[in-house]
Amino acid sequence: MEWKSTLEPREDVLRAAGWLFTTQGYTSTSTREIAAAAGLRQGSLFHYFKRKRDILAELLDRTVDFPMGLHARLAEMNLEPEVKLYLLSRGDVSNILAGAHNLGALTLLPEVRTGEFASFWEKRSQVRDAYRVLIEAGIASNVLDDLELDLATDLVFGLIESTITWFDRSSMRGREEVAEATASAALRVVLRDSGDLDRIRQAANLPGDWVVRSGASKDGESPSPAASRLLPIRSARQGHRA
Amino acid sequence: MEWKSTLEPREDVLRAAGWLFTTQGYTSTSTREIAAAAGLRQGSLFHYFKRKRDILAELLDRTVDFPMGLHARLAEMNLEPEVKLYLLSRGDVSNILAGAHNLGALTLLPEVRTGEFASFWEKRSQVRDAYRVLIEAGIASNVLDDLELDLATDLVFGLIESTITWFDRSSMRGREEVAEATASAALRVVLRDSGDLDRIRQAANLPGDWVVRSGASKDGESPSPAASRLLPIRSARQGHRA
DNA sequence: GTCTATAATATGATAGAC
DNA sequence: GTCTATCATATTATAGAC
Repeated sequence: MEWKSTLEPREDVLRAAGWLFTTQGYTSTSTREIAAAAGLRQGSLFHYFKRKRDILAELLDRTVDFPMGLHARLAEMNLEPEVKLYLLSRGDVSNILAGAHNLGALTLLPEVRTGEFASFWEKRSQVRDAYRVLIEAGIASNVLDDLELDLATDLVFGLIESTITWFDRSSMRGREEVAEATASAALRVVLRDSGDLDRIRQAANLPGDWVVRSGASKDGESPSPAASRLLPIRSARQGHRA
Repeated sequence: MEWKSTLEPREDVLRAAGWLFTTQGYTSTSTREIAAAAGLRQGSLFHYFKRKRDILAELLDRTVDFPMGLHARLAEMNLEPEVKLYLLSRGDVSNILAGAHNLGALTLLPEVRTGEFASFWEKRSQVRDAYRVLIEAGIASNVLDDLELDLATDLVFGLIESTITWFDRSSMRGREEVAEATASAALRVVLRDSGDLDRIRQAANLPGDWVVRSGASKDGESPSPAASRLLPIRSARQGHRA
C-alpha cells in the first residue's frame, strides 16, 4: 500500500506532519523530513505555513472539530443525559481511533502543553465541558451517582482519551468494538446502578447510528506506516532540478 | 521555596532532567539546560552519563520500581483478587501523583515510544500483567464481569494511568482522595455488582495503610516550578572560572 | 509555487588543562 | 570531577532566481 497525493500540497504537508509529529514528536521532526514526506523541498514549506508551529496548530484544531460537532448535534436531540453521555463517549472514541495516524497523540506532546496553543486548549475545554454538563444532569436526575462533579468528569474524560495511549492500530480489535466497550466503561464509572447500561445502550441505538457515522473520518486512507516513513507521498515537483 | 542540592551531582542531574523532560520534552531540552539546572557545565554531564539518552533511560526505569514492588508485596498476601486489584490501583495512582514532577509523563514522550528503551517497556508490560492476572482471577471467581480479558485490562490500566494526563498538582484536590476515587472507578469498570465496592474498600483498609506508605516517594521536596526553571539548584562549582 | 543557497544559531559529544 | 574550548553537524527561516 502506498501514499497517494491529494494534489493539494497543503494537505499533503499536513498529512505528512501529522504522521511524523505523532510518531517522532514535534521537535524531533525537522521541516526537511516533513517536506520530503510531502514531496517538497524544505524551503517550500514556508509558502504554505509561515512557521513550523503553524502546522502543528492547524492539526491540533482539527482534532476538536469532530467532538464539537457531535456535541452540537446531540444538544438538539431529546434524549436522557445518560444516553447522550453514552453517545458522546462512543462517538468520541470512535473518531479518535478512526484516522490512519493517531492524531489524538498530538494533545500529549510536551510542546503543546506549555500554554502556547491557547486557542486549541480553549476549544478543548469546551469539549470537556460537554461531558461535564451531561454528568451534572445525570446526577440531578439521580441516574448517576452523586460523585464530586469535576473529579467524575476527569475520570470519564480521562478514560475516553486513554484510548489514545493504548489502542493498537495494528491489532485485531475492531474500532467500533473498542468504542462501545470504552463508552460502556465510562458509564459504569458514574452510573448508580450498572444494570441501567442495557437500557442506555438500547436507547442509544434507536436514533440510528447516524451519530457515529455522520462526521467520523473516512477510513481506508490508511498508509502503510513502514513504507510511508521513507517514501515521499509523490516524487518531487518539476522545479529546476530535483 | 527553593531547590536544595542532594550534594550528589548525579542525583541533581536526574532531578533536573526529570523536571525539564516532563515539562518541555526530551528533544526540546538541551544538555546545557540540564547542566545549568543541576549546577554544572554542559560538558560535565558526560562524566555521569555517557549519552543524553542514558539520563532518560534511568528515569524511565525508576518509574516502574514502585508498582513492581507493590505487586510483589501483594502477591504474598492472602486477599481476594478484587481487593488486591483495588490496592494495586490505589497505590499505583498514589505513587504516580506523589513526586514533585510528573515523572509518569516520561512514558508518553514520543521519543520513548519508538522501540528503543526496550528494557523499560519489558518491565512495564510486567506491571500491566499484574493487573491482567488479578482481573482474570476476579472473573474466574465471578466477582468481576465476564469481559474480554485484554480489553478489560487496557481499560483499567488506561484509567489508572490517565491520571498522568489530567491530575493538576497545583489544584486543591488531595492526592489520596484522587487515588481512592480512581481505584474505585477502575473497579466499577469491571465489577459485576458495583455494590461490592464498599466491602472491597473495607477489606482493603484492614491490612493497614502500609501498602500505600511503604514505598511511595516522599513528598515535600516539591520545587517551585516557576523558580526552578531559571535558577540552578545550587551555584556553579569551584572549577577554574564560573 | 517551487527551487537553490545561505544566514544565524543551536545541538550532542569529545579533548585536554587543572 | 569539573571546567573551557571546540568540532562536526543539524536546525528554522529568509532571499532571490525562474
